[in-house]
Amino acid sequence: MTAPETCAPSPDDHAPRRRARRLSVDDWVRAALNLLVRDGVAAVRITRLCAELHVTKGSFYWHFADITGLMEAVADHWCDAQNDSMRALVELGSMAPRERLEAMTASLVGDRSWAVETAIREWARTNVIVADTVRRLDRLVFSVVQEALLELGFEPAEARMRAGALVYACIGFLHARDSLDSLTPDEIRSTLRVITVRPDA
Amino acid sequence: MTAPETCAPSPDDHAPRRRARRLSVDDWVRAALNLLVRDGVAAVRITRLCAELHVTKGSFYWHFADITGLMEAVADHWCDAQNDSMRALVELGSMAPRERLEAMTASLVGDRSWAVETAIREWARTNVIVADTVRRLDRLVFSVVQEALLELGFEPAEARMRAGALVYACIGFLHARDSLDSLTPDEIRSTLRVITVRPDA
DNA sequence: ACCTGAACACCGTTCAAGT
DNA sequence: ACCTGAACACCGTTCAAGT
Repeated sequence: MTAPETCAPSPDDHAPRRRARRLSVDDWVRAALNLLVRDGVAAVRITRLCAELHVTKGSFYWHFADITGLMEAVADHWCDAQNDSMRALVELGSMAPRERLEAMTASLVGDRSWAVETAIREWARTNVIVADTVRRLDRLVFSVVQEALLELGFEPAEARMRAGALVYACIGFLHARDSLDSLTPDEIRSTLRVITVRPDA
Repeated sequence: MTAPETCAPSPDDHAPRRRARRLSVDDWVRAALNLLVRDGVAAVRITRLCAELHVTKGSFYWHFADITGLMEAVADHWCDAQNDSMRALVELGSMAPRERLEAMTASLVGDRSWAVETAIREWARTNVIVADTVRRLDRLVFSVVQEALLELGFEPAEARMRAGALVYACIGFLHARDSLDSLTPDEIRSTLRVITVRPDA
């Protein structure tokens, strides 16, 4: 799915300046992801991509069968990245449970990749393949959180429920991040405390 | 923005059967909202709307200047409905705080209108007017929840933070509702308990 | 007042021809 | 191997003409 870089290390790496001819599949995927994040699913159109990459539409159709082909490549690209970060999640197992949870929420709250996340989740609403990957990711995160809460001493039922609360809160934070901009990072961390501290401890 | 019903009370109210000629603005808005919910923002196209309503495209352009005009009407329609439910929210003030919170989350979890909610929030990502209304709604819900938590005896800072957690969790639940389908309505209610019960009470 | 039908510009798609 | 350029079908938009 990913084409090898045939040319010498390009001097204009991700600058949108005058292209050095010959595009790779990855160039198209990157450009599409940019449009997706900036202006939503509806905005990633062939004409616009060609304008940004300074090529004619025939070029597009040499790399992809149609617009669905591009979108699949974008989905695959994101899935790969997602698999990587999921593997990283699982390997968090060595940390103490509370630190593990803190690391997870911190990476979510502080990450600059939240824009990609929300764009992808928007896309997932109308693309089953993407929806499936998002679902797998959400479930993995859920089970990792649940495991941590179990280690913290919560009853199974209680751990399940609190894990749900935490994961939902994080997803909600992703989507409504600028609706409730009144909340500070400190307050976000306090939220983690409320959900993960045993009332009887 | 809304046209008066000129014809006699239509016998085929919302059935997609053979149309009884003459459409109102509301008919177009309803059809657009249907498409929006079913297949996302990208799917509400003039050609498709005309096919569903059994008219030619010229008919569309008699009612609206362009596709943006339709979308504005849809946004207005949704805002009106939203204002109504916000007024209802504020009038919840007479209930005891805990019952108030329970009523709010119940209406969110049980409501069949979650499909509309998520579609609108997807749309909000690329439409500033819609985004603004969603933001106002979120903030109102936040302040109502915060007020309830204050009445329950939480410190102001604590109430702010817990209100944020609850609102985020609800929004997250809206978006990821079928990712984590493992959670039962009962478990959702338990979540409310975790966030709204004072540890020292 | 509300709609049809034909016209045109624009975007997705194809493909023969170029380097 | 990767791209151009012209062709065509389809969708958004306009408008004169119909009821």
